[in-house]
Amino acid sequence: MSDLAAIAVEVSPSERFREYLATQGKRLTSERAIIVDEVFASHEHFDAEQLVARLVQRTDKTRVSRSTIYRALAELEKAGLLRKVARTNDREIYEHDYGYPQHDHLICKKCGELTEFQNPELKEILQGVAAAYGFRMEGHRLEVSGICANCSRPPSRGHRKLDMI
Amino acid sequence: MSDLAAIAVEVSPSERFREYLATQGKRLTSERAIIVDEVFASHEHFDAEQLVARLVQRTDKTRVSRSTIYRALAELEKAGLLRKVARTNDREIYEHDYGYPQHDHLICKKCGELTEFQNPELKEILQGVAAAYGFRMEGHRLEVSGICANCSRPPSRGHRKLDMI
DNA sequence: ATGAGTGCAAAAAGTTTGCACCGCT
DNA sequence: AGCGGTGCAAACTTTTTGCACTCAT
Repeated sequence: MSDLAAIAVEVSPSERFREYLATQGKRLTSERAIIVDEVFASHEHFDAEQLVARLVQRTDKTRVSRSTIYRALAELEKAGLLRKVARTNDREIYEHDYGYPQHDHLICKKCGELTEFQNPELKEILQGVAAAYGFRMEGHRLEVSGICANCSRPPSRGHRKLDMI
Repeated sequence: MSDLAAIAVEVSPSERFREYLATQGKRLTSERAIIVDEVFASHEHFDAEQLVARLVQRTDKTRVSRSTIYRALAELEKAGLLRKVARTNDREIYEHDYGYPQHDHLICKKCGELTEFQNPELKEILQGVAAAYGFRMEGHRLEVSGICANCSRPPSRGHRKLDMI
């Protein structure tokens, strides 16, 4: 958290995106602007389908097609603004990768909730491992699966529903 | 490799599978037997497509359909004999989860190679994290992405086998 | 004008499922 | 007989792509 100051002076996601696109000879169109805006409107994890849903709610003059959304997500990923964190129900889950510290996730097998956590030792260990294999580490994806506190709580006889075959 | 002795005394994968199936009121059919056999014939990572390919090579009297293979993979996973380790080229990658120690992977972005590694500290850290969140950890999936030693070497002659694992 | 960008519909690709038939138990 | 199991083909899901048109520079 000590580098929040540095983060604070970063440019806005859409500005950052515009810069990236420029390096690729591309432009920040109104469709793309709407998408970045919506994507960074909340810090929640999301998948393409949810983003589509959020976008149709909007009352912008421009409506964006599904194709454009997928294409934009790919660009945002290349631009380093988004990253895929997991895959749930056959859908790729995205999260902001701009202005936020690196972290990993606890994924509840029951309710599907994603909880972020940070652990600096982790990165060190991975760097050590990578070095040992002459591997140039660029990133990682760690999902710890299990049952979240909420879901494992009340096993108080009879309240547990053991459905889900 | 140091605990091969311990592994040796465990029952065979197919026996283990039979036991699991029994608890589900199901049977180890000849098709399933062939599949488990082939799956455990080598310790390499594989995806459904590759397994199908290996199975058509076999000269068994029985031929198994793709559907049955997919259904068997799902059962093997539930039985705890297999687990999904990653997803490459839109395909789910499986590996043995029976008789082998827990480990994680380095995944090369260029050639797709999966390298296994083991690090005991990792589990400790994760247990600590989980405990802090009241999360009941059951497992984890860690993929370290980057460029493998082979691919980062000179451009002389890089790896090129995106389709094989 | 020129090339990037978009929407639409169709295509892909991997995996799942409905269904009729088969074969244990 | 009663079910679980299988093969086949059709269905599905998410994501990608071909194409013709539009638009900013």
